[in-house]
Order: sequence, then structure tokens, then C-alpha cells
Amino acid sequence: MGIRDDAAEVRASGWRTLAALHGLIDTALEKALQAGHQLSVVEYTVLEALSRQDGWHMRMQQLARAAALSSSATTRLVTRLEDRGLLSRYLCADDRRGIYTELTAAGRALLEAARPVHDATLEATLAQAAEVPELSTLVDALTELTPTKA
Amino acid sequence: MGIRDDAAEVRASGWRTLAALHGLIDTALEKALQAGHQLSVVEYTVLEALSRQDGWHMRMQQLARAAALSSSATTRLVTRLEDRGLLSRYLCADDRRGIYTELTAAGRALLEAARPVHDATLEATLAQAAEVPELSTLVDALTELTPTKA
DNA sequence: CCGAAGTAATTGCAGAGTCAGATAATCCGC
DNA sequence: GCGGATTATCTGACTCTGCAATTACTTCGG
Repeated sequence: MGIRDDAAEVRASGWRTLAALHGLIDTALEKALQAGHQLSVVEYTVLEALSRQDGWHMRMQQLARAAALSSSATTRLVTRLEDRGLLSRYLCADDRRGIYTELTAAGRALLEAARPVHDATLEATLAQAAEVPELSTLVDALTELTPTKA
Repeated sequence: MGIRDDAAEVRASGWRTLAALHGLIDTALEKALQAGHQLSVVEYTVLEALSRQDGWHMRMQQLARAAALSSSATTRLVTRLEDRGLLSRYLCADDRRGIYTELTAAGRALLEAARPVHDATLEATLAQAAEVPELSTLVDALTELTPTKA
């Protein structure tokens, strides 16, 4: 029981804070995107990831990593989006096991329509989190991160 | 399209980083706890939250907040844990709508057995994340947070 | 060139989450 | 102290996820 060292407790506490902030943002985005455009956060993430590959395709596997999903979940997610006409699948010539996905015009349009909602919600939620003592430090750290391509 | 300001992009990028790190840790903990003690991360979180109320009960609602779950999910989660004999429910005398939950001896024992696995996995995963350029800054920030009661 | 091993995507199944609605108990104005 | 509004929990219907098994294609040693 008391064998636990301080460092472990610090890490555990940090992890709880991270999880709390993540949950807060995730829930807020989920509601806003759902209400405004019938999009879940993962769906938005996928569209966004694809758009950043501008004009380019992405394989299912890359998409799975970008969305932090299993490949089976990715298959179904892509199917849902394809059914809604937001992206299209096509076999790739050089490796016919692979399947590429590409945004359709409708997909791009929906993404651009949803982006302001996403960004505004994110900003508002971060501001709100900054008011919570336990979260403010992490929020500050987050906004000072050097932008990466991640 | 190009109307998006830099600040929004910085926030979006930070959010992606946060989500990536969260996903990494969550998945690692999930696997480790599942493999070692048939516990999911939320289940561990609930046991841990209860233990920090030492000897004290917690209402379903508090538990729901602590685990970032809906109340219905909390009901089922508590039911699962109760079926495994890890905690017990009991009505509270002063407000008979409320239901208190309390760790059983078995629950405490399992938690103490799982804690080292949890802590070690957390440490290892953070170390691993620190090696990833996009994540290292956030990892550093996280380990320097002042411990809170959150 | 052939078969074994490895990789990409999909599908069946079971577990766990949300929302909406039901039930039960408390609180409050009259 | 009675009826309506509120609050706490639970249940039913449905969706999404991951794991394990399946199919299809590529790669590579002999």
C-alpha cells in the first residue's frame, strides 16, 4: 500500500488530468459536430486527415493510425462515410491488396462547413478548461506546443 | 478555406497531440490491465477512485463523473464489478434515492495487485512517448504538473 | 514457376457505451 | 400534507468497437 513511490503518484495524477481534459474536449466536440453536421469526432478526424493529404489518397492502415482505431473499426467507419457519399474507395494498381480512400467534393464541402464549428468548440472548451484549477496548467502547456505535422 | 487563423491551427494541432498521447496510454493500459487482471481502464479507474475515498462510499453520480461516463454506463459498470464481488451497493439512509458503493476486501486486494501493473505500464508508455518527437513536449509538460486531487 | 510466409482489408460475434424513457424518492409552494 | 418539479438510478433499443477468423494478394526461397 504505502510502497508506492512519489514519481508513480505524480505520473498517475498527470494521467488523470490528461484523461479529464481529453474527455472534456472530446465530449464537447462530439456534441457540437453531431448537432451541427451529424459527424462524430472520429469521422471528422478522418475527413480532416484525408484533407491534409490534399488530393492524395490514404490507405486504410494509415487512416486507422490517424484515427487511433483498429483496422476493423476503420473498415466500418469508411463504409459509413462512403455510404454518405463523403469519400470513395478505389483499389490501388501497384498493390492490389491495398485500398485507397479519397474525399469526394461533398466530403470536402462538409469538412469545410464543419471546421469552423470544430475550431470554435475547441477554443471555447479550452477556455473553459483553463478556468478549472486542476486543468489550467495542462491547457497552458498544450497551447504552447510547437505545431507539428502529427 | 484559407480563412482559418493560425491560433485555430495551433489549437487543433495541440488537440491532435493530446488525443494521440491519450490513445497511446489508454491502449497500453487497457492491454496490460486486461491481460494481468481482467480489468478495463474504466474499471480500474473506478476502483481507484473508490479507494481514494478510503473506507468511504461514493454515489453513482460521483462515480460517473470520476470515470467520465454517463450514468447508465455507470450503472452497468458497477453491476459488472458487483457481480465479480469487487464492490457492494447499499442504499443510503438519509436519501433513499441514492445508492452508495463501497470496495469489498476482494476489490481492495485486486486493486493493490493491479496498481503496480498500472503504474509500470504508465511509466513505460510515457518513456516510449517521450521518444516520439511530436509527443515529447507534451510528455514533459505532463510530468511537471503540480499534483492535484483531481 | 511453385508453395509457404507475410500483409491488407473485411466480416461474425460479443462487449460496452449513449440516449431516451421508466420508476422511485425528495423538495417545495400553497 | 398534497401535487408538481427535480433528482437518482435503472432498463431497453441501438451503435460502435475490438478480437479472431477469413479471403485475397504479394514476396521470396528453392
